[in-house]
Formats: sequence, C-alpha cells, structure tokens
Amino acid sequence: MRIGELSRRTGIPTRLLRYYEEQGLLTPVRLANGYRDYADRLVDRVEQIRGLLDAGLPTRVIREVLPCTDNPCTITVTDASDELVGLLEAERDKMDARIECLARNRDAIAAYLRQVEAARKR
DNA sequence: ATTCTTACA
DNA sequence: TGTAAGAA
Repeated sequence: MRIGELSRRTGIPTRLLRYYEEQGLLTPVRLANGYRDYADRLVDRVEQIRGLLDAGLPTRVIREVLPCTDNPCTITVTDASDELVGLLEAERDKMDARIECLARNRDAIAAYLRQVEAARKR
C-alpha cells in the first residue's frame, strides 16, 4: 500500500510516516515511480511506534528496540548493549513516575466527581 | 488526485 | 508537527 492508505489505516499523518522513515523506524520499499510501498504488517509496526512514542521513548531508543519486537527475540537479547539497557531502565523509571502522577490526579478527579454526584442528590 | 523532496515556522 | 512550493 502507498503512504496515503497507511495513513488512513493508522490515523498517522503522512508527514509523520515520512519522518519515522527518516528516523529509521520504518523502511518501506520504493515503487518504480518513487512512491513508498508499505507492507501490510507495517500497520502494526506503526501502532507499535506510536505506543512507544506516546510512552515517551525517544526515537533513537525505539530504533534499537523495535527490531527486537518483530523478530524472534533471540539474537536481540544477545546484543543488548549496556547503553541500551541503561536507557531502557531510565525510561522505565520515567514511566513509573508518570504512572504515579497520573494515579494521583485520577484519584483527585474521582473524589471531586463523587462530591458533585453527592451534591446533585441533595 | 497523490506522492515526492526540501525548507521553514 | 504542520504547512508550502514545485515537480512527477
């Protein structure tokens, strides 16, 4: 499929799909006319990338972790560099911190909503 | 009509 | 990330 269809199927603007390619996150083949040709399986890949990006991981880290997700993860475990491990540990900690922050805000909002509900019944 | 590249806000 | 210009 060409970039337009992939964009429709993933909800990601074509601008970003080209950007992901530039960052080495996607590697579509080229048609004779120069148009990018994306394999169907790349739809999942794009969703994968979105998830990681939304989680706050920088593209340089995703670039190294992604190949680990679609291939049999045997060789990847072997060549996990100390640097990558450190990067991922740092990302994990950031995620933990954000989860805690979100949980607090969620609880605060939930409490507020309960108050609103109680007030309406009276 | 679609996509491509490059460049700028 | 969004948008624009010019070419294919």
